[in-house]
Amino acid sequence: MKPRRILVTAALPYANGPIHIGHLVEYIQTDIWVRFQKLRGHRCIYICADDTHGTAIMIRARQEGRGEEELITEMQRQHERDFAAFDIQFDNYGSTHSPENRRLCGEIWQSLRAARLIVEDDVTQLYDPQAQTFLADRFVRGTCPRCRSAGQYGDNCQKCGATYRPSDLIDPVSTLSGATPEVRTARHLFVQLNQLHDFLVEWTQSGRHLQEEVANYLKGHFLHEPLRDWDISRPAPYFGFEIPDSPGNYWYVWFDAPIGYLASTQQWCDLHGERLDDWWRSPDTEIHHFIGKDITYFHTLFWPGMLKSSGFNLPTKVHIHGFLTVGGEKMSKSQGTFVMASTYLQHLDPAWLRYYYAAKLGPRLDDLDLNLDEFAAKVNADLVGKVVNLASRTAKFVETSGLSPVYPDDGGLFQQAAAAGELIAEAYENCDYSRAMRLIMELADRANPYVEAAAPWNLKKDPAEADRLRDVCTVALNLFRQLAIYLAPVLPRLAEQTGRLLNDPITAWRQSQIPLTGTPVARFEHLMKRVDPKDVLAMIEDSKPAEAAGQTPQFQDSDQPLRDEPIAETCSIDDFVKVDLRVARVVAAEAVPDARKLLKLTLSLGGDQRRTVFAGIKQAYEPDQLIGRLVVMVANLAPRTMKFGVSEGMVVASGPGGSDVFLLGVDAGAVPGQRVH
RNA sequence: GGGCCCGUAGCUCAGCGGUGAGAGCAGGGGACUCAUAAUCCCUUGGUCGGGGGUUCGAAUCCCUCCGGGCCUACCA
Repeated sequence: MKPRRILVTAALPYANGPIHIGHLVEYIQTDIWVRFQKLRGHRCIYICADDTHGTAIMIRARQEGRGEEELITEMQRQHERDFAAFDIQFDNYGSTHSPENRRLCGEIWQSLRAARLIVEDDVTQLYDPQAQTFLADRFVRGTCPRCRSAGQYGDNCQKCGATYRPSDLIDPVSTLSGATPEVRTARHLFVQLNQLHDFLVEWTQSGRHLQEEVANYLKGHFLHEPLRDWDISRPAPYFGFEIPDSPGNYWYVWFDAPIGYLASTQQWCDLHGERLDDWWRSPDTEIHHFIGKDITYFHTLFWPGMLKSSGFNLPTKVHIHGFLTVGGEKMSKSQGTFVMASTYLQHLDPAWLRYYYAAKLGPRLDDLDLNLDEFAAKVNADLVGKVVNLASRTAKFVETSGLSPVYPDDGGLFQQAAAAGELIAEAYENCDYSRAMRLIMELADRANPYVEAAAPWNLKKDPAEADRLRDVCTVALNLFRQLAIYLAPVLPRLAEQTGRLLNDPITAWRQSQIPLTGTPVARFEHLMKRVDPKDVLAMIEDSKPAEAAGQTPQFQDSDQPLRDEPIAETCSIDDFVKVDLRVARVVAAEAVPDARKLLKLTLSLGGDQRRTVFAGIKQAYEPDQLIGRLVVMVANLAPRTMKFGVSEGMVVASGPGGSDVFLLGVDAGAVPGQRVH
């Protein structure tokens, strides 16, 4: 087979936070693929970098009272340390804040200019006069202009789903400084991506560059209509690169981030005497991006557009994976499932996570669930019980004799496992690691009965059986070594240890096809510890916020809600009494069939006073559990006609929305109709 | 409302038109004692979500319904 030339990237982690186990899904997935390709004898390089620019970094550096460069340098050190500890081996790990990146951004920019893709337009945005910066949507909070719920982000309302511009918000507040933002207009630069519409349809819908469901998604959601212009500049101050021909404007972080792939490759080329064009402008190179589904849009539309316009290779394939859940739920800080890589390392072996992820990862975008019980069971049963056990039960019998000079008859076991190699390789190639792991474990399941039947511990007792003993162990250790080779992309350390044990380093997939004979066998050392569920629990405890883990109950409530939604401007008592809050009893409640969030409530204010209210609490409450209970409603709110009928008020509740909505109740004794003062 | 995916043994999943539906784990019984309470043998367990259709033949293809997930839209 002709060696392929393959360049692989994983998404660039943002320099605003440490690596956690959710990130690791991607870097491990990618690392396995790269190691597999290398083992198969292909030229393959794994390129990554820190993503360092943008408002968030600038703000954080300011808050911490230091320069951005200091911040990103430290974060990068942490990232690289964590990756290395998980055996994620990059060929080059760069930074988007590098001279190489600045140069390449300029080059691509010129290409976009030359292709007449860049236009200018005024953008009206909110500006924080105190922080002296324009505010991205998520840095503004205010009252939704449609449903009047407070504390909504600048682009859409969590409560009613309305979309609007940040300047439409009522009483907007900057989350950076708490100041009231001003409306300001600035000149922005845009890429007219729609000029590449035909190309993008062609590229996304053909050639298997994308998983099928991704291609369908793009077709249905973006490509069926003209693509909007992409705003790729930000006015100063902004931490990033200033646009050379547009002083005072900076490239938006999502412009320079993917170019970081090129820049990091450039660094690698400079270190290894290679040419960038051999990797990014050559029909002989494959480019594979691994990303999470959240950034699909950037990598499948903008990025190919940028590459196309500037004459670089297009991605051969963009491999997209889902998110990590833990125990079937989103990672949660309070539950201790938001586990940092560094916390994991304090308690558990990185090999375990690599194997578990591999056993769960398929070629699709499905979310991957880390179930902690399954994690321990699987690692212990598969790796320790089956695989490593093969070596630990036989190696010491041949410490003095070494492996037999001729590979003995094993009833075809080695040949069968060798033959399975191509299937396993195909599964790796297709990112179907769960299938690969299954196939490998099937082999392991056949190897242990062989040892059982041959009973080397009995042979050992009879000196006349010395040759037979050595043969049996030679078979067992060869079957073990085959597994170690097949698992090498996932478990590089096990492969190394196996190489040392049998005095023949594992460097190539094809070593799985020929039995190893005649080598000395080193003194056996433990290859892998079992998972102790206690350690898993300790890791979870360690991941809980300090206040949650404390023994004495302290009321250390998080400051997050206030940060999300700062306290509104002072109002007078007169303002307050304008709002007539009343206790009301829910006398009927039903789901609105066509609405995802709405329940239709009939509220009684006592007597025969009834109000119909549509409340966005469907995801949080069952209609049945509401009937009869007392709630607090805004009784003098102007009626509003909705698609499903007229809403004659609103019930008050706290929480960010969705299933996290908490209705206000009243203590016992209150009756419907009473005003809340 | 639209798109995609998934519903197969208690759990995780394989099988995706053709011998009586499988594996691992868990459960039950036995064996062994070399090995990290590992291993080996036997075994319990399933209307393959429901219903219709195509076919000589369907878990496997088509339709429909139910349930779950992810994404997206609308409505407030």
